[in-house]
Amino acid sequence: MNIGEASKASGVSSKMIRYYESIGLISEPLRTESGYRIYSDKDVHALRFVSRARDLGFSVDQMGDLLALWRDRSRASADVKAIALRHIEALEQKAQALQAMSHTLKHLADNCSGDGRPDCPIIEEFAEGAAMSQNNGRRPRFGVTGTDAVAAGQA
Amino acid sequence: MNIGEASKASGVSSKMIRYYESIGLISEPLRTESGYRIYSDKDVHALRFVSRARDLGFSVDQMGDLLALWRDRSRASADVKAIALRHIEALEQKAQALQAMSHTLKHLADNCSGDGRPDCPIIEEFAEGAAMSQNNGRRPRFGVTGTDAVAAGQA
DNA sequence: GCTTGACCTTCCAACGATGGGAAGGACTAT
DNA sequence: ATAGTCCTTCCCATCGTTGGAAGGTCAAGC
Repeated sequence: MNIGEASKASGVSSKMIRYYESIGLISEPLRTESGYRIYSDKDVHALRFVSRARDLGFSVDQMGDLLALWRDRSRASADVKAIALRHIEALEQKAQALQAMSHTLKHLADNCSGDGRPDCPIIEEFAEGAAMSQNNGRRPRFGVTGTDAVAAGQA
Repeated sequence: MNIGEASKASGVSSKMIRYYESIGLISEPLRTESGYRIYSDKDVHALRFVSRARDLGFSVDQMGDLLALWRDRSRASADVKAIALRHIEALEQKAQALQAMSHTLKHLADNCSGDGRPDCPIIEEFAEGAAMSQNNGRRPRFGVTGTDAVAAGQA
């Protein structure tokens, strides 16, 4: 199976397969004499594993850990569960942060007439506002890293 | 006021102030003879505006639009509201995507004994699982872009 | 005046995950 | 043989942000 077929079979783009290989997440496959990568069913299985973990928002690092546990037949399920629970925690935290923003903004929007007049509590809040609700003063300085598997759609 | 003072007064790091200037989000400030940037209270006001919009997850592009509306004293509040509503929509969508992942994972984790035995539905789902709940088949291929103002904490 | 330290300047690189594209070789079907 | 589709490697862009290097400037203390 060449990379294109493996891609279709796994749902991971050829680009990403090469990338995952380059960073050592997956092992280097065999090659034909002319240099084409050849994938076994086993390889595709691993790729599907990665694909599904990715869809649940796991980072490449976490996927590495999960793959190692997958291959370790003497693993303790507690180790897998620990990774999952930590990730759930992070997901919830991010979701809550997003919703806190959404709610703050919704309150402002609710008080905005949304007509032709210039007066707008949204703009006013940005211009004069005190600290934004959440996070009581400590400026969060965000920047989603790692589990950024969101924004479905026109990616 | 030099950039360090403006940074403290606005909550935007010096690095980001220079960056926002470089991409044209904020205007170039005056300079001392030796080249130091000097900021007026007005400039700091704009920086604070940016800071607060950023905390609500607006992208740089959106902030540009908001700044333009802010400066436009004949703006229609409807225009501001429209940006806000679109953003609320996006925030909600992302939050829901994160929570869908969280829930899926939680179900799996709930069925994982989390002890010393290797059997683990989480790993099994990744290895054999069918399509992941959400998004009925269409693989989302995530990657938060734009409104990535999440992941509070150790940034 | 001179040194020290804290600031400022510009430029370049990195992160994470992904896509785009160029230049060139390999394969397949007609 | 030739066209078309695939593969290869390489570099670049994204988005927002931080880090660092190399060098200039300023204010305070001696």
